[in-house]
Amino acid sequence: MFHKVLIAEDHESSNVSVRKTLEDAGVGICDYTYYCDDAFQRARKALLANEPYELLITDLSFEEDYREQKLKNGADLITEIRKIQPHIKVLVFSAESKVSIIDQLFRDLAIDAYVRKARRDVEELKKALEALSKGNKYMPFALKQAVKTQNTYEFSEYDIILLTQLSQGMLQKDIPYYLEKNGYKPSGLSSVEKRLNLMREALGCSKNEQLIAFCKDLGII
Amino acid sequence: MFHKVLIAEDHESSNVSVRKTLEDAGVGICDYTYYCDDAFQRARKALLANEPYELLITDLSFEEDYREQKLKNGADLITEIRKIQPHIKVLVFSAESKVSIIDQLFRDLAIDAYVRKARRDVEELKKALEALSKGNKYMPFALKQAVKTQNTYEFSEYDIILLTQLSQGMLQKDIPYYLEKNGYKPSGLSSVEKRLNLMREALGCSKNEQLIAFCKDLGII
DNA sequence: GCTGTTTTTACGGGAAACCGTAAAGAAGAA
DNA sequence: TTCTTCTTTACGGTTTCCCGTAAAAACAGC
Repeated sequence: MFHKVLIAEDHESSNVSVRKTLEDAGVGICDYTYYCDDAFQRARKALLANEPYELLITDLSFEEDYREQKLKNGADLITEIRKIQPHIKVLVFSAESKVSIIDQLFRDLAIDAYVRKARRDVEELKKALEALSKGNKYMPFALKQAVKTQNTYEFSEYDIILLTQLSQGMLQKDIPYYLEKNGYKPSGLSSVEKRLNLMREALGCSKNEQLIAFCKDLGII
Repeated sequence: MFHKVLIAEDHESSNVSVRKTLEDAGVGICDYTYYCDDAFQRARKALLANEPYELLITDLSFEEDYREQKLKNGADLITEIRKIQPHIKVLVFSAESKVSIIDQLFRDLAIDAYVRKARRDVEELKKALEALSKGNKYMPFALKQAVKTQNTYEFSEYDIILLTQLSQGMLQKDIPYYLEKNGYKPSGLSSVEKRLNLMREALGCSKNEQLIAFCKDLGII
């Protein structure tokens, strides 16, 4: 089992539970923070003192408050810590349920485990710790099989821009001007129309209103 | 302080923390369930045994799984328990942050306290318990002042229907037929257009797409 | 009954969006 | 270079939406 673990989790109630779970699992040192910036500082100091953390357990979304933070979310935190300590193991503990997003964490950030805040999360947390301490990864069941079965469309940065502008009230016919001004590549009105049509088609939406609603639900805008 | 409290919370990690908080606060009997139906049965039995719970602490959203449930969420649970035990105190512990929705809980379900899952939630939970045991209500700060200051438009049932249909891809011109078919009163196309125009005006939206995005954020569709 | 007010509907012109097709342009290979 | 292929843009016709005005209907008070 791990000897030194760092927790970054803004919800006090979740933070407490994770701590308790770690203690029950026999983790020796178990430090915790409510902010990403704090977590990063702790990791840095521990590393400088030559007593690095072996595992980071972090949430994904952190709420903003009066304290201005450089690292806004779990993904930022993971990226920064990995820069100074590439081999630290990372377990993400979050309520996020979208397979595409979780999948991205494994692919782009190379996290070692994901546990979703859900009905049996403490149990899952224990299993994940077990797996990690043996050098394995821990992936939620849904992810192992799904990934491909998902009828999901891969949104490009370009798509997000279009959707964002639309959802902010910009007229479709005015988007080309905006695109050109900001240096985005296909800026013709036809390209915009084509792209929107493609998205609607792929997601089974007949109108832009439905598309916007759908993407809001998906959380991409 | 309370002697007998019932917890309904599907996330094990949250459930554990609430329990611990209650124990620390000196609550004698503290039962917990992961499903609304289970919670209702417990409340019913306790009432029949003439040892009713004094306080219910419940989440709002419960995830569906293989166990088919009659009560789908915290609001359902509160409604049903209040039918058999009208004076039980209710504390809602949820991640919901939309003022309009929380406000509705106080108004329509007459809940006694709301604590949002957030950075200092355990602390808040303690304060809420304190307040409740003294016979007071516990309302998050934001709610006390806001409510009125909100630049919010009062959505009618009719408005919601229009927005819902739009967000599901129905063409504007087809909505009159739908309205008439379902017996909703002003069913003319002009009325639909007028109403939408009014909403856009009131909320500062220039297009339907923006309106849909806005209402998605507000959580009314 | 009648009259005035409000709500609802009908209509029509103009703007925007939708969709197909064809031309223009960019990128790559021989 | 030239040819091919793919992407992007331009254009035109049709549909839908937007918005103002006027007619029709519903409602209230007298």
